Amino acid sequence: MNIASVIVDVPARQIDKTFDYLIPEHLLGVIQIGMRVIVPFGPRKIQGFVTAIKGESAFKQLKKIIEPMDLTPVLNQDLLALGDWLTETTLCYKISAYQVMLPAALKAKYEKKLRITKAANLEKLFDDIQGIFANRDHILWQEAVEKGFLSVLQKEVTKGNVEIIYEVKERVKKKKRKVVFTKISRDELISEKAGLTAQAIKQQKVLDFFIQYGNEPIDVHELLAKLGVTSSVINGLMKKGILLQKEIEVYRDPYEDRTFTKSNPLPLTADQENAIKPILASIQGHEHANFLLYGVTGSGKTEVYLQSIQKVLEKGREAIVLVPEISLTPQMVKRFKGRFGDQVAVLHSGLSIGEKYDEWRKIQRQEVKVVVGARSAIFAPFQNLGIIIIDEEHETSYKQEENPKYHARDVAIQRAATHRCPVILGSATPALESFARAQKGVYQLLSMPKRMNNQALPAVKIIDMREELREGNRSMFSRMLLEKIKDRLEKKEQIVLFLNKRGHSSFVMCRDCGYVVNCPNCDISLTYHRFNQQMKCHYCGYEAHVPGHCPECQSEHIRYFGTGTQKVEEELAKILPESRVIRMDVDTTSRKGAHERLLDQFQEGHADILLGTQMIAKGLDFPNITLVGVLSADTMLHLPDFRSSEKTFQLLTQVSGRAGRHELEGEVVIQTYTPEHYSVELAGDQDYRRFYEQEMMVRKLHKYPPFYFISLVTVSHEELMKAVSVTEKITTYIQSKLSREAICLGPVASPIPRINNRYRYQCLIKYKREPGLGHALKKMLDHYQQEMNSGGLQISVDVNPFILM
DNA sequence: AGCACGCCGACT
DNA sequence: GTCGGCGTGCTC
Repeated sequence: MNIASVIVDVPARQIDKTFDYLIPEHLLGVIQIGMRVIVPFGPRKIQGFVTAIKGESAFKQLKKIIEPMDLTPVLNQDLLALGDWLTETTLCYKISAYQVMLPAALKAKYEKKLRITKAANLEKLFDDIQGIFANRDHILWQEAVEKGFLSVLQKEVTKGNVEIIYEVKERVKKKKRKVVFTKISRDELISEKAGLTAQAIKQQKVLDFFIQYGNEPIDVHELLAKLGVTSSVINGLMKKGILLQKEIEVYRDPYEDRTFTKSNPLPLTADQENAIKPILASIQGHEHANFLLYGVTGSGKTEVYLQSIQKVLEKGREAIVLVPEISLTPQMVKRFKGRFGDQVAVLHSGLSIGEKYDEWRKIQRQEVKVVVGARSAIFAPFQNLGIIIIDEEHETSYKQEENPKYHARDVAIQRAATHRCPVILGSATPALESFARAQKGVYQLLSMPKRMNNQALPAVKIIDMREELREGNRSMFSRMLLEKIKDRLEKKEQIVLFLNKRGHSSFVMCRDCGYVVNCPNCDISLTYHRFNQQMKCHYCGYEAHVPGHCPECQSEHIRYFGTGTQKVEEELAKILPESRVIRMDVDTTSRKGAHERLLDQFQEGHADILLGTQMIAKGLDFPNITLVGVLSADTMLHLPDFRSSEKTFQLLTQVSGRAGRHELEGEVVIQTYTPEHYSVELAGDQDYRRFYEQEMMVRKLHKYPPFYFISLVTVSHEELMKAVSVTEKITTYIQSKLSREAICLGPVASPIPRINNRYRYQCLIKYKREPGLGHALKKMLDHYQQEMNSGGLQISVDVNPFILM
């Protein structure tokens, strides 16, 4: 058993298999399955994951593992198996699957260096070569490239005077803290003190401290500050062997300076009681079950989560709670930390790589029992999972758009099945797929149709903005909305204004000829950013100044379309100068902690109006909000996506739920240009069931999920014809491998037909049951492997895509 | 991916 | 004759 199978850190089709390495004698028993190791690969050194340990290999000349990178495995058996499953279901590389399950800090960094060899004869080595190194031990390869030394140095490499060194480095260091302590007992310390000379006042002071304090290690800096002594005093005592110093590892705690008030379980409403019963039964019975917790906004889903977790902890097991990134607010964290204290780890994108790593290690060392986090927290390395909760399960952010293109909901169900524990999918507006599964009995439906305290759902008014325009109101506020805003300002109640910027955000257009400024590299309009007067492409990063006149017709009437939050803010200042507005969008919340600060200000009543985009649609729960205004309900209704109606409905319902959550009654005004569309109309009625039925008919008619599964193959190439012809071949091939029931639509241009000067074509596969599809797709990728390596061809496969772009 | 090897045209 | 362009094939 001295051979390790290793998956190496090279994301390529040919390398997507295990490579065998000898475990050197001194590492026998040290190297374990699931550890990261450094291995030689061709001429370089790279990182790899040990997936098996065995006695023999089909290969003769095996190289040796250089060294392990971990003391204990970073992937347990459960996660390794999950990695295999991810590879199978999303068609990604094994290495990508493993890396996505681990914090970014564990991904290797590579350094390539040049160094003068020991064998080199310095006398004969030319001055210019030695000059390049300038007495340094090594220089970075990158430096040699930039300064043009490469060809000279490479000659020396062949002569053996200079060598190339490959290094594998860790991305972050563990945070360390210096502490001092003593092993000497109290009585001995007293006698040591008596032995000190009379001048050693400071040393006596330190000993006095330890006589009181005992043998616990204490932070050096803390001690110095406390006693007003310098480190030389400590050093003196260390020389005498009285004090000892060591470094201990500490976690970076992003919530260090905050206290969370302890909360206790609240009494449950009848709805909550009914919902939690089957969940508790499943926890008790150690059984896998999938629950869809369908509860209207304000029905108290979180309390159901909290009490379910309570039960799980009592059973000595662990809990994962997934929350969409944008609602992973301090408010949310507070609820979990308040109930479970420091048993909770939090993982979200606002943390630094090091902070994420530390939170992850707390989980791995079983120091916490609950993790609250965004999508990737689904891979938390727990050993004894007792429940997985996905809040707002319909959110699109649960689907990762890069490889591996996984959906956290699928991973959750897979993990829960192996751990025999329940999954709770919670939402006020479940994804159509989820609700359909609940209808079919695949998920168990738990309904909470009433708000806590039986508050009425807010009254919703839908305003036809075409009508407003017809009657001469060209402002972005309808008369009714404006009136209601004024009314709330008078009553000192708070208002939330929601702007759905997705869809067409502010683009630049000529008013005379209709010319829209597009990206030169991509077939998409440039987005206007006011803060630097620039237009930017969101796909390739291209930036340009706003032209002074139209490049087509030379007209100077070039202006910005689409309403940005800044523009709304300006208009508010104009018509309601007395109102105090807080604006929340990517610009005002990009700085760390800004999000929280703005919300706190609003909560404390420092503003009347909270104006924002997507990020204010969720989780806000302030008692004084009595009016919610949606400025433009239908901006994303016209996107080329079969889910656009569903997204519109979900968003509108979600936003409406922000109003009147407490004693004061709430009102919602939705402004739209398509009031007759069922997603707007039914969001107004807050009628999920009817929306579900309506939308299901549409999906059935057009053969979309949940009636059909879909997979999307996107092909891109610099040459249009190449992209088309490859897509055509793929479409024909895949179709030939499927049953007659399956439909392959292609080649068609992608919704964004060109990105970064690459043409994009796609093939959409709709199917009900095609066990052969995965194999066919893999074979197709294998077939094009060479062309993808060298020919500049890119093929991406997304099984169950969320957006068809 | 990233590297070596090898074959071909362009230059001191 | 040598340098450097990139196409091809391999990595336990």
